[in-house]
Amino acid sequence: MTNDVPWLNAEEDRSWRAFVRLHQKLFRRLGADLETHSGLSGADFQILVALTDVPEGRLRFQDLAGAIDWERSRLSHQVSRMIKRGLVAREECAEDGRGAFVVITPQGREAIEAAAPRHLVVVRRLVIDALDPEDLAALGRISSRVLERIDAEPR
Amino acid sequence: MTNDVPWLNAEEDRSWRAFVRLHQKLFRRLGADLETHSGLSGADFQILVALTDVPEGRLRFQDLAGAIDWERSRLSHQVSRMIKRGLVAREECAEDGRGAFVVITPQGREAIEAAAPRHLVVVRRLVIDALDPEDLAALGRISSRVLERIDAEPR
DNA sequence: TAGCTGTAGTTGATACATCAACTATCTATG
DNA sequence: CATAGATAGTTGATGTATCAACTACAGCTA
Repeated sequence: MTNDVPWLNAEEDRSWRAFVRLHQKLFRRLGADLETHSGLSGADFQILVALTDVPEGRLRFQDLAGAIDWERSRLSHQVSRMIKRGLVAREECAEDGRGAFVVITPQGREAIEAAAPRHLVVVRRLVIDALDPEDLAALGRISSRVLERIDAEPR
Repeated sequence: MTNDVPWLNAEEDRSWRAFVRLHQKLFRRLGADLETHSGLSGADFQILVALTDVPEGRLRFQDLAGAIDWERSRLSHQVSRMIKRGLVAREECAEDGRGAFVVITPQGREAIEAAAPRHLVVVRRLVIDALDPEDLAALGRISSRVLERIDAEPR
């Protein structure tokens, strides 16, 4: 190993700090807006989107977890809270006695359908329309590249 | 469903989803790595960095909150936890009886000095060195532009 | 100087994230 | 078929984030 501490140079540091700050503020804002106007948290929203993405509105815990890249425990806790509020329901799994399905309820559908349009308006206003198409494409490319690196490291 | 909902087109959607995923995975990973190798959370790290950024290692709550863009309440809770672990201390403020300072302790300095180099290695490996300089610059530019939009909206 | 208004920071409640330990069921292998 | 090991999901503990309500002090104005 080298003795060098790999400090960032001025330009790298500027970019990195701006990005960190963006990370913090943007998703805080999006979550707060969602909560305020639709009573859904960012977590609720993610789950409901994943469920409406499949025809039945119904996924095994493991598949749902895979779709949104969450830990099992996190999903289990979150789903419990959402069941209490009637947004989703739990269904036993006939083929595998250990397994279970999460199903979106009519009330959950209503909630996501009410929340999504406004959420998209905000995403557009703050991000999509703030960037010219090349920058948006660059953001996608950059994100994918970093994600590859992350996934390449076992952890 | 109305037609005037501003859905994202395929390309926008790809970019946006990649970015959201990056947001979730990158900072989860950075936080976990920090926690594992230095016993500091991302929150601890941010506070300690802000404190070492000033000569005295000492800031009023309000200035610290401003520097890292946190709510007062969040900072208050976080500092309480850090005091318990000896990373920072609270000092009364002579000029303003309502105010207080947060000061980094020798133990806090030790912790941040131990944590920072490794943290930077990971940031470099996952992000800085994963991107060519133009993309990194683009990321900084993009971040700043979106941040401007966020700050322009009162909330 | 009494009272009003604003500011600094705290506190308690609730939701969320993460970890480790746990239960129940499945599957493979003898 | 017995059982060991793997897999699906749950649970409790702890730390973190956010909101609203609160205390205490500051500074202004009458």
